[in-house]
Amino acid sequence: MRRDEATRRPARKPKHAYHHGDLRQALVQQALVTIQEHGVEALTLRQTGERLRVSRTALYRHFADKQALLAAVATEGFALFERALAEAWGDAAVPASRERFYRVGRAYVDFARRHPSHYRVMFGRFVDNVAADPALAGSADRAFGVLVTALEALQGVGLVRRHASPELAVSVWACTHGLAMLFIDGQLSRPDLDAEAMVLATLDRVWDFLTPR
Amino acid sequence: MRRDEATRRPARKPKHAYHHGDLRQALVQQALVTIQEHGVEALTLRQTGERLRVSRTALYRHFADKQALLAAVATEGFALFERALAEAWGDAAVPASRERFYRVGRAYVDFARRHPSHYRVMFGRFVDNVAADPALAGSADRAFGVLVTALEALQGVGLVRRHASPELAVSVWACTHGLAMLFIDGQLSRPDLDAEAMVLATLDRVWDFLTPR
DNA sequence: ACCTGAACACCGTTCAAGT
DNA sequence: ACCTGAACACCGTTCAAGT
Repeated sequence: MRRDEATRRPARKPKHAYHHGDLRQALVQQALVTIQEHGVEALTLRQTGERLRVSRTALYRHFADKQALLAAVATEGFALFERALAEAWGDAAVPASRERFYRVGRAYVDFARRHPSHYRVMFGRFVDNVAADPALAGSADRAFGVLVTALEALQGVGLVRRHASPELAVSVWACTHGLAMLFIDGQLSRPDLDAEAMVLATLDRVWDFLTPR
Repeated sequence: MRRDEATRRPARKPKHAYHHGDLRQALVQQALVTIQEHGVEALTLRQTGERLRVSRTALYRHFADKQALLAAVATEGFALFERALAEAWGDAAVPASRERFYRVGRAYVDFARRHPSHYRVMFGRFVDNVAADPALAGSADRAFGVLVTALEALQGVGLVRRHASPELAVSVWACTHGLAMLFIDGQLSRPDLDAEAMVLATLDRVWDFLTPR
């Protein structure tokens, strides 16, 4: 279905119309949709442009290359992640509690399950040099900041032991991340598995990690 | 650097020599080397053939497509995985013990760290329809069989509680898998993190999971 | 059976050129 | 500034043809 150069151009589609509004944001959204529908490996810059009725190379005005587009997707993902975690943790004025911690843990896994494309781009090997992209590094730091804040508040009320080693923190992250990955890789979608129970079982273990002994 | 058709062909390289020996196995090995050096996304069939001094399409005599080649890499990975786990668990005649379980856990994470390319292909989204490839499904089942055998032996001597729910087993897997993934994604290579301590901290938690209460 | 080159329909990226 | 098409050096895969 190629443009016929003999055709009268339709009134509403002037030949050299620039893209309406924020092309950059439109590209990020379109990329995300493609990833959601067909996976990261199916993402092509040419198709992304085409779907937005824009030339194949228009994208390079906004992104250095494909990596940079993926980095933008990841950055947006971390922003959403931060909001989801912060919402789950709730008001800083409310006293920290085990229940609030569980809400954050649940929100972590829920985010991965509801935004698998974002999560995969955020934590997969698709974005290589996180350090090289300040926007990406910043959004990732802010998201993890919510977790740090929550843990510090729990330490403040004595529910989480102080001086937790970084190795312990990594173990906590590993359990949550691993569960999230198994979920979005479809390896837990067997009828005999209760998703809620798996999340709870894991969070119970994570809580034990953190509790003073 | 293209072949010059005017050049005398070297004596040791007859024009239509077939590939020496097992081309299929050579392709799998070459693919693995490329993945190790430059990642899965850098794997191309054309280059793989070229490096083996074989035409671009010779590969299709042995594999239906790129997926099938990756499936073969994964299959080989599961075979190595099985051997590593079985070796760590050791002789079936020796009574099951917490120490032997820890050896298996360590072997799991060690395998991922020492064969990150294999592990990524085995558990990443690169191999889509595991069920469609009987060889792959079989090798995966045999590898997990070692874990099942170990757990049953531990149940036999009363160290692991019986009737452990599948959700519990998933939590155990999630923690180990998550730690492995964080390792091979390079997210734990900070100087302040002690790899051994992280593995131990996680295995301690996993053991608590399994212990009767 | 196993291997080959030519061909097809794609990629990411660069570049000179247009408004 | 922002967008464009043409061009370059790549892909995976198919196919008719060779031994």
